[in-house]
Amino acid sequence: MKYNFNEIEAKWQKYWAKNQTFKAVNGSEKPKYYVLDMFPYPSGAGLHVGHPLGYIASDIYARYKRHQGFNVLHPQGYDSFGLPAEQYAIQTGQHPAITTKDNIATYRRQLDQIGFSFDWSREVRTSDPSYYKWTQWIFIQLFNSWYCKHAQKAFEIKELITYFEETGNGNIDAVCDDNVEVFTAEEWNAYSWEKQQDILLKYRLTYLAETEVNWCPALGTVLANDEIVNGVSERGGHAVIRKKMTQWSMRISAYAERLLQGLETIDWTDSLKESQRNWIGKSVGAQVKFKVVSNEVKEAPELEVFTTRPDTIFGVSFMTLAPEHELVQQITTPEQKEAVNAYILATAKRSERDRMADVKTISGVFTGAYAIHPFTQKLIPIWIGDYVLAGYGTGAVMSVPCGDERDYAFAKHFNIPIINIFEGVDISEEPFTDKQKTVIGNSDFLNGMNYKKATKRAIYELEQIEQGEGKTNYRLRDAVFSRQRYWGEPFPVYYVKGMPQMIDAAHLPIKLPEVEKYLPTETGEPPLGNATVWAWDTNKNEVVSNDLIDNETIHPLELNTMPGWAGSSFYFNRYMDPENQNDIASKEAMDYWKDVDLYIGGSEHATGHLLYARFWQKFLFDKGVVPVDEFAKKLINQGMILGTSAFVYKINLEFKLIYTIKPLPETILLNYAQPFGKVKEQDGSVDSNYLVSKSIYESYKGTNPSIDTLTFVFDFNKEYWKNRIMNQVLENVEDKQVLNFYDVELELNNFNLKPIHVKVQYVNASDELDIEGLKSDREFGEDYKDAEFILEDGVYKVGRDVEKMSKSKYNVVNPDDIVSDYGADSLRLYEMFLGPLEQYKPWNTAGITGVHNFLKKLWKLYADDNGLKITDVAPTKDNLKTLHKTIKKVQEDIENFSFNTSVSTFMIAANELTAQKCTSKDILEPLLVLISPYAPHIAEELWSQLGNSESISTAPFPEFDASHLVESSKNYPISFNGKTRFTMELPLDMSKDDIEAAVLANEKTQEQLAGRTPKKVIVVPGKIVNIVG
RNA sequence: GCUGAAGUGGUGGAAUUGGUAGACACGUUGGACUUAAAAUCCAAUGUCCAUUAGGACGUACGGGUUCAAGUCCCGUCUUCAGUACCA
Repeated sequence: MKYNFNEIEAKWQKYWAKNQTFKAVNGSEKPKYYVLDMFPYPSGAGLHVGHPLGYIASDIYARYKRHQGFNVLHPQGYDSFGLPAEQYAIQTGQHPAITTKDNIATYRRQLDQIGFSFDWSREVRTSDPSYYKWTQWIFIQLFNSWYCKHAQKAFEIKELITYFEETGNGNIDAVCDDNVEVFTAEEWNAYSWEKQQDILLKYRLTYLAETEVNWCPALGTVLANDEIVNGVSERGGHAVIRKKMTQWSMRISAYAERLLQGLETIDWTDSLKESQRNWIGKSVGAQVKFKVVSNEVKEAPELEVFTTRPDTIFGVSFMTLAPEHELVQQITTPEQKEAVNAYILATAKRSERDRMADVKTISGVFTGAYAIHPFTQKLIPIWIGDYVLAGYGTGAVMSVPCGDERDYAFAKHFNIPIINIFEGVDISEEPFTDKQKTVIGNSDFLNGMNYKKATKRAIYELEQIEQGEGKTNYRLRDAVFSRQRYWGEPFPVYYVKGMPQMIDAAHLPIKLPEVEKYLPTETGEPPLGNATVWAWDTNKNEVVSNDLIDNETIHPLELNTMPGWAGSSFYFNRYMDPENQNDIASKEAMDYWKDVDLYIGGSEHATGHLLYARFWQKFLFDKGVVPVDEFAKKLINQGMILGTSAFVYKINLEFKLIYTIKPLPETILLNYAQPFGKVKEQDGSVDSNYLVSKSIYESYKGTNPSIDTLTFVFDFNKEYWKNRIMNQVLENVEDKQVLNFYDVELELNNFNLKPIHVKVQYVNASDELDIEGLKSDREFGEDYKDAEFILEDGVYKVGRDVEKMSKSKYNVVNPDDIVSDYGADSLRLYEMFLGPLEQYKPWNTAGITGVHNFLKKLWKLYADDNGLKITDVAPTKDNLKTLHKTIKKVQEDIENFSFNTSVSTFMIAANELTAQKCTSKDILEPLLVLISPYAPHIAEELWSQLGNSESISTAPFPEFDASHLVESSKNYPISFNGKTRFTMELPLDMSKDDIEAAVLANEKTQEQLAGRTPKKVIVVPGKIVNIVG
C-alpha cells in the first residue's frame, strides 16, 4: 500500500462534498464557533501559493474546533464587485458579470483542491442581486436615520421630523453638518418640501453633499483617502486632484467615539487597534472664542480656536490662522494686505505633496490684526501660517510657544515674544511639552495647578465668561460613498426635483442596468448614464425606460454606484442565514451565531474594511437588526508569503576600437578630417549572449577587468570580436575600399553583469538551473536558445533574492502545481511550516520535500507493501510518552495560533514512533485526529483504513494525560560559572543537598574545579546545577 | 519625526515563568543500496583553534542586573509596516 496522495485527496474531497460533512447547522445543541476568512476578490490571475495561507490557518482552527465538539460555521464567498473586471470590460466589451463568474469558477476549483472545510452551501457573492438587495436595504436604513449625541445611538428620521414639527431644532443634540441654521417649529412647518428635504440631508446618516473629493481623471472616479498612496491612486498610480462634486457620504464621524471605545472590548492585534485609534484621532480640549479688534471691521468678529491645552491659555502670544481661513480677508489691515495676499497665493500654488514633504521650512505672515485675550484683555497679534490646516478643528490655533514645538519654532523664527507659564522650567532653548510634569505659573487663577486641574479650571472660567467650552475633536472624516463606476451596487435612489428619494425596501433589489459601454458618458456622467432603461416609475414601482421620465410619476435614477467596501461591511452577518428572503438573517440565526469568534485576514484592511464594517455593525445594532455591536471578537493578521526570485547574469560588453588610419582620398577626408597617424576611437557595445553562474558573477561584479582576463571568464575570442566590430565600423562608411586600417587594437571599455529574472520553476533545491528546461520554455525559450551558459563546478547556479510574488518577477508559484506534485496535505503543512502566521516569509518550493517526506514516513507507520501494519498490541511507556507529549504541544500550539511549531512536533512524533517501531492502534489512531486539522486527507484515509466508517472530522480530540510524561530522573546540566560542562543523570525526587553532594562527588566536577573550592553551589531541582568558584 | 513589529547558522525557523542556544526542516559533505539515476536509509554539519582530548568565541551593536541573559533593564544601529504639520 503506497501513499498515493492524488488519489486519496480526490477521494475525500468528493466524499466531503457528497456528504456535506462541513455543513453548519443553525440552532444546534452544540456550542457555536464562527471562523471567518476575509473573502477574496476573484481576480483573473487565480490563486498563487501566498493566497491560501490565512485560509489554511483558519481551516486548521475550524477543524480543531469540530474535534472539540463545537458546531463550527466556516463559510466562504466572494467580494465580487470591483475594478479589474470593469477595466477588462472596458477593454474587451465582455460583461463584468461573465468575467467574474469565470474567475469565481477558477477560484473555487483551486480552493476545493486544497481541501478546505468550508460550508459552501452558504456562499455569498456581493455582486449577486439577492445579496446586494441587503446592501441597498442597509443604505435605505442609514438614509432614514439620524444620530442622537445624547443617547449615543441612531434613531428613525421620522422621530426627528416630528420633533422639528413640534419644537424646531434649537434644542436637538444631533450629529449634523456644521452649517445647519436654527429654526422653530413654525418656521419648519412653513418651509417648502425641498427646503425640508435639504435640511434633513444634513442630519441623515448617509447624505448627499457637495464635497471636495479626490478625483482621479485617469480612472474617471472618486477615490477614498485610503485608496490613495503617496498622492497617486493605489491602483495604477494615476494622478489625483481635488474637485468639488455632489456625492453620497456616510456619517461615520457620528460613531467616532463608539468606534474608539469598542476597541477596548475586542481581541484584535495591538498594531491594528493602534492604526484605528490614529485614524479616529481623538483629541480632548476646548473651543475658545477670541474677540478680534480690527479697524477694518465695524463689528468685531470672533475667532474660534480649538486647543488641547486650555491650561496654557495665559501663554498665548499669537494666533495663527490657516491661509484659507474665512476671517483672513476681513481682518487683514491695508498695510499687510499685499504681504498676506502674496503669501496666500504662494501657499495655494504649493501642492499638497510639497507641503507635506517640506515640514521644516517655517513660513507665515502677520495680518496686522489683533485678538483680545479673554482673561488678560491684552492684545495678541494674529498671523497666518500654512502649518495650520484649514480642515482640522476650526482652522485656527492659539499659539503657545512655550508649550508647543511648532509654535515655538514659529515664534523664534519671527521674533515673537515667548511667555513662560511653567513653574521651574527653562524654555530658552526648547519648549516644555510634558503634560504630566506641568506646573502652571504666571497664570492668574491657574497658578500652581497641574495639567489636569488647570485644564478643568480654565474651561470652567471660559464658560463663565461665555468665551469657550470643553470640546472633543476627531480626525475621522465622513466617508464618501459614491463611485463613478459600473461594476458596483446601484443606489436604491431616484430624484424628485433634484431631491433624493429612497425606493421602498419592498421593491429591492434594484438590479444593475445593461449598458453598451462601461466608460463615463460623453457629458462626463458615470457609466450608468449610458443605460437607457434607468428610470423609476413610482406607480408601477419598477425600473422603466428613460424615455418615460416625466418628473411626475417617473423619475431619473441615481447614476453612481457604491464603493467596494459596501458589500463587505456586513457579509459576516449574511453567512448566518444566506438564503433568507425577508431579512439579512433571521433573528434566531443571529442570536445563535452572534459574532465571528475568529477572523483572519490581511493587515492592509486596518483602516478600510475593518473600520467601515465596525461602523455598519454598530448602526445595525442600534436599529436592533443585529444582536452585538462588534462583529468580530478576535482578529489575526496573516503575513504575506513572498517569492524567492531566481537570476541569471548576462555579460554586457562595451568595446573600444583604437585604430590608426592611412591617408585617405579627398572625398573621404571631409568626413575623417584627421591627419595621418592620429588615433581615433570608435565604441562598440555588444550584447554578449553569455550568461555566467552566480559565483562568477559575485567575483566579477563591480570589477573592471582587462580584455585579457576575460578569457578566464569564458571562451573569449579576441580576434573574432575585433573583426566583428571592425565590420560594424565599416558599415558606416560608404566606400569600403577607401578605408585601410593601419593598426587596430581592441580594448574593453566597459564590462558589466546584468541580473535577469528567470522562472523559478527551472531551479532546483540546490539553486541549480535546469538549462535545457529553460531553453525549451514556451515563453522564453527563444531568448536562451543560443545563449552560452558559463558554469561553475559543472553546474549553473542562479542568484536568489526575496521579493513580493509577482508575475513580472517570474517567482509566482501556482498551488495547482504543488498540489499535483506533492498533494494538498503537503501544501497545507508546508505553508504552516514556513514560519509564524503573522510574519512575512519567503516561499521556496525546494523545502516542501521536508514535509512531504514526513507524510510518507507517517504513512509508513500505518502501512507497508503488505498492507496495514496496525496491531492491537498494548502501547509501551515510550509510545504513550510520545503521544501525550504531542497532544499537549499541538493543543497548546493551535490555541496560540503557532501552527509552524506543531508541524515540527508531528515530525518529531513520527520520527520517534518509527524508531520505537510502534504499531499500536491505541497510539496511532488518536495521532490521526491530532494531524487531521493540518493534513485532513491522509488522516481521513488512514482513519477509514483503521475501520472507522464515519469521517474523522468530528472525532473527539484526544485527551492529554499528564501521568505519561512523569519522569523519574533528569539529565542535569552541570555548569561552572554559568557554562555547561557536562551532564549528570539524577533522580528527580532527590533533595537539593543530595544533588549538591552527588555533583561535587563526581570526578568530572573535581577535574573542572582543579583544586579550587566552590564559593557557592546553585541547585534548581529539575532544571540545572551551577557551581560558582 | 511619531507609532507598531522585528534583527538567532549557508537558508526557513525553534527555544514555557531567565536555566544545556540552534529543536524541526531545507541545503551541503561523506557513506550504504544501484550498471546508473531517482527514491530510500545512515552519519556529520554555528564559527575559529587543536591530530585527538579539549578549548575559545557566538542570538544586530555597546553597557548593566543576575549564580545564570536570545529572554530582564538602559542606550545605539539597521530592516519592514503604518502614519504625516491634528493644535
